[in-house]
Amino acid sequence: MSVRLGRVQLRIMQVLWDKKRATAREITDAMNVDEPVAHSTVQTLLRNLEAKHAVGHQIEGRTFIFEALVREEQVTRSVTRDLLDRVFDGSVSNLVTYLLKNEKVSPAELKELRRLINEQTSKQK
Amino acid sequence: MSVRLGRVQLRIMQVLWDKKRATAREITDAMNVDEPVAHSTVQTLLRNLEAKHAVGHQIEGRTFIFEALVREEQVTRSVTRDLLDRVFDGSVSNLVTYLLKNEKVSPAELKELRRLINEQTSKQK
DNA sequence: TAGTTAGATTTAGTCAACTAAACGATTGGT
DNA sequence: ACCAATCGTTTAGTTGACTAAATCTAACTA
Repeated sequence: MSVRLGRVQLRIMQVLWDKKRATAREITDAMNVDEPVAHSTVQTLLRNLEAKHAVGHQIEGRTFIFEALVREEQVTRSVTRDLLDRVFDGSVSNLVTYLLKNEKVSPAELKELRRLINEQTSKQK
Repeated sequence: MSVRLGRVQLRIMQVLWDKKRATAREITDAMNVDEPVAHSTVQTLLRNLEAKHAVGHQIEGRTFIFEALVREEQVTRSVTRDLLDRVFDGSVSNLVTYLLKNEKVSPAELKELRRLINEQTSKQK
């Protein structure tokens, strides 16, 4: 199950992961805080997402209450793997090396990363 | 210039980055080592890539010699930024943290990363 | 109750990526 | 001189993401 999502589809999922349950209207409103999108567009995409079992709904009165059916970690994983495989030859350290060399990381973040690496190292033995 | 590439388009670019210059046939052959693709498909995509100035060609006899017009680092950057922004809230350390916690990294790689982090730290004064 | 509002559904169109067959032209070999 | 191979070009069709108006329907509101 690869869970392939488009740009706007992902934004919808992110709202659902955040709110747990939401109506189409609530999703549209949440999305419009960042970047405008027509309500009907959101509804169409919700249907598409349901068609691929990424989203489900219950009915309450005459309104659909949507919820995510795929977990965020699942999507994070597949989309990250995708980048890893396509661009960094499947190598995590290639990617991390790239990030450290080319993207800004604050001293505090570097400290945190060092901590994580140490943690990882001790775990491995 | 965002340099947006599809899956197969990226594979074509990777061949060109590797070989510097290549005919359509050479590209197709190189790609078929990994995963089959029709020669005509490659030719169509080469045209599309030329249309968006990602690729250029010179003519030699009656054959086109293609070459990349965008640099690999440019594409790596934009596609990585994309993941970073869309999924990790723009935070490099969020992404690295995710990678360290969820993807396998060998002891040797960890060591290398520690070295990189130290290097980065000293660079920052 | 008449009219507006707020749901969902239907319909429709664009665009990019991908796929690849069919075609026309040139050329290299026999 | 012919024929097969090999170019590039033309044409065409599918799919998925995205866009959103139009429409139908139920309900609430004055």
